[in-house]
Amino acid sequence: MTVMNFGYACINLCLANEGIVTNKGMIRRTFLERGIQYSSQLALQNVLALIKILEWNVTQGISVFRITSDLFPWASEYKLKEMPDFNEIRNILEEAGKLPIRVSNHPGPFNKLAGTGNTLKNTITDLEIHSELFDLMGLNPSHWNKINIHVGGVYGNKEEALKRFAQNFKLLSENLQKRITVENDDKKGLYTVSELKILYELSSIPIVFDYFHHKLHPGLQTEEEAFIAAYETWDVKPMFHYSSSRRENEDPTARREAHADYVYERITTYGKDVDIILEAKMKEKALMKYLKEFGAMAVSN
DNA sequence: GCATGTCAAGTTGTG
DNA sequence: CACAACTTGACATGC
Repeated sequence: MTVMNFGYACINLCLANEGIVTNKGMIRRTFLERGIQYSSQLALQNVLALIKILEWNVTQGISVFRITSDLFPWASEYKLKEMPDFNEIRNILEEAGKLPIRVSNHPGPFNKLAGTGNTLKNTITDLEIHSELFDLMGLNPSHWNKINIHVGGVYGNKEEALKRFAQNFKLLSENLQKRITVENDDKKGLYTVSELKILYELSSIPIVFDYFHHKLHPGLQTEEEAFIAAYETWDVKPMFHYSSSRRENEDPTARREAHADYVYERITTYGKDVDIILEAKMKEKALMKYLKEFGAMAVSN
């Protein structure tokens, strides 16, 4: 029997309605005026909101959640422990880390580990902050709590870019290396699961299978082939991504890669045991609706 | 309060 | 060829 769990990403609409959000931030000008003091204040509010959302999830029986990348405003510009409220923040995160919920995160598209120069430097800084968050939460470094990114750039030569990614991967801290996963891209020129497998051979980085991206850019593999190929790269239960097409289900004028508000199809997992993050604009509401429509054993083989 | 213009970062291909 | 899409719209100002 498969024991699958579903989760959602970053925002809880029900709690956001009450002002409980984890991504309070500021524009550059404000940061220059108010600095780390204000970052610290916002970060404290963000982590307090985070633990409330995680607790809400646990209460609702939701055991998979993606944490925002915006907990610490402008964190690339200072060390977390320099924040005036750091001790309090750390205590809250430590408590949050004890909750029975599988958390992950998904650093932004600005992270280009196959990049060079400042792009690479900024990428390493940002990724390390994500890893530090999980360290602060007391999470044992592994792919169970993935820090998932795209390769995302070809730079004129896919093979070379993948090799560079593998080289730069070695520059990351030990804990971060143990957490990194890569996801198949939706754009025609970027990376399919079978291409990411080349990176897996070099660096043993597990592949996150994104169903929707595969539909948009399958390469030569069927969904089942790509799913299984990705599945085989994992050393813990995989965490995969699912979303429906906005264009097909909700708005014919939407871009092909835009996510829908809800999930409209029963998800197929080919008899395998995986966790799935639903990437739907209606967040936990989409998850609840999916489970209601398709049942707790909400997959077909 | 609510409308509106603006907002760090990288890369790609759609419209 | 601007800009939307990706992780997730949200900040700041002025009425």
